[in-house]
Amino acid sequence: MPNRKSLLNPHISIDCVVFGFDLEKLMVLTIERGADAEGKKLRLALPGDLIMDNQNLDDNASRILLELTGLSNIFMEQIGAFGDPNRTETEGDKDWLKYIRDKPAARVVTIAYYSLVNMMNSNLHPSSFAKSASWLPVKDITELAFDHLQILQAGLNKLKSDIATKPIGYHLLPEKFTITQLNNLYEAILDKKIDKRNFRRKISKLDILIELKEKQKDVAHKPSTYVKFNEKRYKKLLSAAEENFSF
Amino acid sequence: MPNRKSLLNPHISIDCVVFGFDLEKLMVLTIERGADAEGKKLRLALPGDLIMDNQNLDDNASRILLELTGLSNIFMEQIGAFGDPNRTETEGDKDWLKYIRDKPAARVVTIAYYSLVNMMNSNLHPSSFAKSASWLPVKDITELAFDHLQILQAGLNKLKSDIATKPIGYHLLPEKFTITQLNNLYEAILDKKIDKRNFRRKISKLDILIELKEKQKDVAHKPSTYVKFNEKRYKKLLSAAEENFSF
DNA sequence: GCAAAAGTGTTAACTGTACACCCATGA
DNA sequence: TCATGGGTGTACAGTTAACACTTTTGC
Repeated sequence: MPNRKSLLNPHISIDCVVFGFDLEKLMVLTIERGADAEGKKLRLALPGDLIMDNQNLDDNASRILLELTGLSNIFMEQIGAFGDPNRTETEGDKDWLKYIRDKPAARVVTIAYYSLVNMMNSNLHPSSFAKSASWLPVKDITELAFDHLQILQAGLNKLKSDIATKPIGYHLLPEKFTITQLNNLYEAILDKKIDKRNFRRKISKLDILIELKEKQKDVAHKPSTYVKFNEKRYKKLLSAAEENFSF
Repeated sequence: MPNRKSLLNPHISIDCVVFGFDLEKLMVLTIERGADAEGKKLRLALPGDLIMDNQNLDDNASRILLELTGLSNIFMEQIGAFGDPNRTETEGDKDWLKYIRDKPAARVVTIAYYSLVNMMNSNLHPSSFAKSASWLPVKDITELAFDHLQILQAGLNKLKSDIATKPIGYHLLPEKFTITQLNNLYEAILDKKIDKRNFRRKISKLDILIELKEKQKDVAHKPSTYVKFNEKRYKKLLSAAEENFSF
């Protein structure tokens, strides 16, 4: 793929912490090395790629996510830049870079993003930079290539504080969902129990959920009412909050 | 300065939003162009420079601040990365880049930091990248080179949300100060009036200020008691808050 | 004695949190 | 009829927000 390589800026990359939710646990999208010397233990990494010089940073991140998940219009927030000179110094990591990059020894600063996707809609396909991609529970991840574990932690922290102030969680859910599922999502992200009565009160005061006629079927308990997200109302709330911000 | 130039990575820069406080207004450090074609209006910019490949990002930012202000151990937080491909496309901006950079046409992604300094201690001296440096009231700034106005705004927003949760304001004040001055600082940053009784109560409950024996002199009103910041207590508070964060 | 900022308490509204029981369904 | 999760209200504690007068100093 020398042709592809030459379009890329060898000094700046994007890495993405892609969060998903299986209605129970918070998941993150990982890739396996696109190539690996025989016998070496495969090591997981976050999806990422060098940037293209004709796109801005956000568009580069969108491009990478589209390649990997088939999804566009994904919710994304920048986490920040990571650029320790020795972030790519582990032996196995260097071997991999030699394979996938034009200038494997160049110092690379990476811009990290986190994004929220509906796992059900995503259709993973390995891409130019990934041999295989898979969803793993965030809690099970103890090791990643380069400084990706640090980036994952930073993304998780930012998600925690973002979700406390903006109801962005719906990006992780299917179009129709139950309030209990939303509650579970908050518990998974904040990593603590949330009282369901208090949660319902809080959410319903925001007035951003629309009750559907439909109820759960084939469940061995009182079926829950499905709701969907009221995007217009949410956007109004957000812009009102921003206006208040400075005054 | 070709020698200096060659040590720098021409693709990645750091820009710094350096905040100060003159006990009344929030100020920001700006530089004038190091060179300017005759007759052209001078344009202000944020201090910044290309990175050196042997330093990590934080150390690069510290280096730039030390050169400019003579201060080390400055409080700093990363704002994020800014990298529109056309961020350096304004005509005057391009001329300037030709003068100060080795590869003026290269795409540069910049990592922005904000920092808080005690204006009284800082001793500005123009440096390799700045013809002159000066403090300006944040509110008076309506135009800056490149995308620096956007970066300033982002830095201000981050400062606003940081100071609401962490009492970092003391970095902007002299060693001894009055509670009214601290109140004024919060008003300047948050850009709104704060009730002094409520403010005093809140601050004193944190128990991070130590009352000094000394009082104001030569003021035509009841003299205020000076206080200083209790750093140990503050650090204890912070680490306790972080432990609570995930559980 | 007057102008100017320091310093000090109380009350009402709101927000967060803890807690337990009945309901609808499938098996 | 039992197991399972759905759905609901109340009371207390803590926090925020509004508000006015006396004190100390220089002039």
